[in-house]
Amino acid sequence: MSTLIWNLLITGSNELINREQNTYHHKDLRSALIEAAIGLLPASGASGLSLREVAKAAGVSHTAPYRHFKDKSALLAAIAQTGFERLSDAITTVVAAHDNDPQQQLVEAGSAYVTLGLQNPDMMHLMFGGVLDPDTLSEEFCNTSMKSFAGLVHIIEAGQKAGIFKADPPESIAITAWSMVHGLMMLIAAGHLRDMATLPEQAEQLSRIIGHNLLTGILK
Amino acid sequence: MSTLIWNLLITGSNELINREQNTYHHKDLRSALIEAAIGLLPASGASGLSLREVAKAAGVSHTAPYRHFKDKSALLAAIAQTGFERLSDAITTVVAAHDNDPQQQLVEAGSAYVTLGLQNPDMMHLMFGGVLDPDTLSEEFCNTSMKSFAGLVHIIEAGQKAGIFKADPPESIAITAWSMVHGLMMLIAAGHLRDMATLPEQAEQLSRIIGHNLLTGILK
DNA sequence: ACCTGAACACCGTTCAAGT
DNA sequence: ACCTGAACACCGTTCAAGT
Repeated sequence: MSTLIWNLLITGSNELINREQNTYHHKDLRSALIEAAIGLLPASGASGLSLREVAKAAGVSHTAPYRHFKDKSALLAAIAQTGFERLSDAITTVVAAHDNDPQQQLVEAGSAYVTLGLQNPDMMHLMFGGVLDPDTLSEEFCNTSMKSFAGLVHIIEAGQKAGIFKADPPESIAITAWSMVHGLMMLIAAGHLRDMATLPEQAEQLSRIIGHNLLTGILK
Repeated sequence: MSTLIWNLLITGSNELINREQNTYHHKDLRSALIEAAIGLLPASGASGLSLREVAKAAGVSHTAPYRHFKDKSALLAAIAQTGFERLSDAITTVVAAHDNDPQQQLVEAGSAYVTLGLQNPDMMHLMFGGVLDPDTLSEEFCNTSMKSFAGLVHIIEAGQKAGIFKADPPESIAITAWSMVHGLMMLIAAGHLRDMATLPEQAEQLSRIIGHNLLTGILK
């Protein structure tokens, strides 16, 4: 049968085909692949994921992913994008829970950043570990990233208006805060602080300590 | 010829063989492989390095590396080890250049950490990006890492004795400082701050800003 | 302590052809 | 919008055998 007629046929009655024969597994294979990949991440690692493995986990042939992603790195980018959105959402929730208290917002958001990151270290390595080519990062990806950063800057500005934070450029302060929690999270995730932070509680404790140091400085 | 006799022969007159026939390329293939790998790092990326590629660049067969490394990840670990030593050495030099001034030592060491890291972002991703299994990290590796951290703690303690830094546990302060510079470096290396830090001078500038914020805090 | 060469299972990617 | 199946070049790893 010609491809054209076939396409008309299946796009017209997707559900029917899904019920009658077991050929088309997913309404949204794209999401299913991303989900399967996230499930495989802990076992394979960010740099050990294989397209064929992901396809098999999603129950499709190893060529099927190419219908939704240009190549493997496009799939990886989509996974990282999902991770970034989840991180962003979680922090937004935490921030909303401490309304009108910029100082607490900052500390709690930082703590959430570290805690959530350490729940998915492989996701963090995918998002921040240089697996993805910075030049190839999708526009969507950058938007999510910039939106998160803008939220952080907004907290700083609110704190400055309330007379809590000093009057330096808010972007500078935001980068300082982000660098700190990001560095702590990455160091623990990569196993470089195993002596002092193996358990989640220890990581949480450390994130509060560095949060305090950020606020008050380390000078006497 | 039997392997035993052959081994006796070549171990007894390595240089002769090297001159007479072009078969044994390296006195120290292990180092040559690491060096070749470091050279390939910028082109291949931390997770794109292939053993065969490295062997070819070193001018040996693709099975030769197995004489010196158990497997690919052992080679990667050795590369990371080299990177860690270089980073450690560079910081030791900077610290030595500002003797008896713990505050400046801290700021300059941080700046050097960021600057040097950004000169080899792929090396940083290999060292800190989760490419290596934390459990597999060699003892040597951990020793270098711990030695560096001990040096940082020592600076903090000196500053506390001099009455410059506050009297918190020096390990807490050390982790705070390390997290900050590490986070900044990793964020820039992964391309997440391209708006504010593409040039090395901007990175250097940022590292000084966060250093200042670390010292004085962000509260008013 | 290296070499060649073959072999194995796996990988990303690209086809042609089918439903 | 999926499928199978074959193909390609590449990969990590393991051999056997040679120098």
